[in-house]
Amino acid sequence: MWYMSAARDPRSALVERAIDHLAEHGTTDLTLRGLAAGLGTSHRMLIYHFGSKDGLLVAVAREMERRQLAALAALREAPGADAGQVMRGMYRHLHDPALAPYMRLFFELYGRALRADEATRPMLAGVVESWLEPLVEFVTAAGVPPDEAAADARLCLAVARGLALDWLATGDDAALDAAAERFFTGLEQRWRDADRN
Amino acid sequence: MWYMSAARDPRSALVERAIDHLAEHGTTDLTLRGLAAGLGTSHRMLIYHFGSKDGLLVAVAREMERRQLAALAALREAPGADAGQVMRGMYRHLHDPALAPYMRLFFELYGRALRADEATRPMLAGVVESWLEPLVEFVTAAGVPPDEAAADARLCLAVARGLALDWLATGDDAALDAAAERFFTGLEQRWRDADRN
DNA sequence: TGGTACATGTACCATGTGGTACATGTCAGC
DNA sequence: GCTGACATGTACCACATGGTACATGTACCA
Repeated sequence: MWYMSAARDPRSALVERAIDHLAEHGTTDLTLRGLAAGLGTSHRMLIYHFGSKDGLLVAVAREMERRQLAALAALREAPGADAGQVMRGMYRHLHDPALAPYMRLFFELYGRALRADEATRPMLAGVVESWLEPLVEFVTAAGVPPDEAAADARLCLAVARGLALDWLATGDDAALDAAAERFFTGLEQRWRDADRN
Repeated sequence: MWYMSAARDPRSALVERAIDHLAEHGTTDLTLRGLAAGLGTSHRMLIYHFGSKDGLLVAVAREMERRQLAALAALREAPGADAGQVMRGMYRHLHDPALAPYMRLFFELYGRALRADEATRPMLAGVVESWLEPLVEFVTAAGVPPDEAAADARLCLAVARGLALDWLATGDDAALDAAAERFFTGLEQRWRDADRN
């Protein structure tokens, strides 16, 4: 079975492929049998590896969070491009059509986690905080004083998520690019002003 | 039964009370029997009035959209306050703790609608567009040229939703107020600049 | 008074669900 | 080659689900 996925153990392989399946079909109509059929295994195996349906969702949420943190780490080690380039690169990355199903899944799990949902709530802890730290670092590097940098970082995250929600609903790339650009230029303007003082 | 709700017909009354119930308990574990018990009726009645579980969700999504549009209309007829006051008032309104369960439900339905979910997808059409028009009007009134106003309006919507997502996850009012304020002052700054030309 | 449309309740059904019991396969290390 | 741990498959179960059949109530209008 190892050749079926990059993962080294069958459980991880199942999680990875389950994420693909959920990204495509959503979580609302999820059944162990349906998922197992899509993965070419039996629902018995899912129970065996994850203990329960909730256990599976926990694993999926954890892996989603892990991937986000990995993407973030990659962002951190970006070449010494200027802040504007990094921001725009990140924006383009988040709006890659190939990523759309995963973005949808992310928001689906996010919404689920906002309930007292045992399975996905662990995701909630890091969903904002873990993004904030590197963003603050990034904004500070652009010359913003620390106290204002925290607010700017939070704002950047909100804009990224808000625009992504819009994008998933409307798919209006041109309008969204314009809105994003408007935000970026405004930010750059203010950062330049801050630099001058 | 009429006294049980402000609605004039039992179906509307059921929808209104169903929204309250879903706002509190979420939609993921929704069952007709559970909902009916919470509403003091039988699951037979829900089928009778809405045809099916999906029909019920359609009605809920429609009513949620109707309420949003009503809130928007109220915003439109706001007294002649200056743009900054209106924005801040809207922000405070959206972050009213009493509204949080409904915000959660909104994002839950939003996430559902992002799938090809027949029940909630109708909501998707208006979820961005119907907010845009009055926002554009508002931004234009603040002195922004029309072509830029569209982008600003879209950005405002994204910020509102993005910050709301953050708020529902973290509840960190102080940090969110700071981020919002940062956005508002930046916007005002730019609007002032535009006015000067 | 009778009838008609709406509303509600009771009982039921077929189906699919998550989860379990248990037997079997696979393969590394002794 | 035997053993034991991991992995997988088959068959099954109790249960809750969405939906239906049908009888009943209620209120208004002729």
